[in-house]
Amino acid sequence: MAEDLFFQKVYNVVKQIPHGRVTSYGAIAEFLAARSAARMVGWALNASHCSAQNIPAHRVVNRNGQLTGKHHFGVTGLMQQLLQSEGISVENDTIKDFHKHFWDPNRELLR
DNA sequence: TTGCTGACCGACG
DNA sequence: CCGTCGGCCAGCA
Repeated sequence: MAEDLFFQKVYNVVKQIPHGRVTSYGAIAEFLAARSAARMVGWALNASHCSAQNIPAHRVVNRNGQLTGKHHFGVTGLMQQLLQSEGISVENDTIKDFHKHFWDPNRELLR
């Protein structure tokens, strides 16, 4: 364990996201006992991009289900493409039935 | 060392 | 309804 680093915790949660499932920055932040720390979650994912680990950051979106971080994937449309590849309907950079694909770490991982 | 910014969220006016 | 602000932590100039 020893997740002294904030991003290490984020990676741990994001990597546990099931296939075809999505979550929000706030949910992860809340899982880290810091609801308002959602900003750092996105920032941690940004670092994950540089990390050698496979972080499915495309499964992480904002509360609105919008692919706010799609621009950070390097290629426009890649994030949407990946989500659709997992069976998630995405349109206009927004996930359809977001709550239906929503995966809450606090509810699935039990704190 | 200080200060700003950041893939957000919720509250306030 | 929409614009603005505060908050959390860590990296960078």
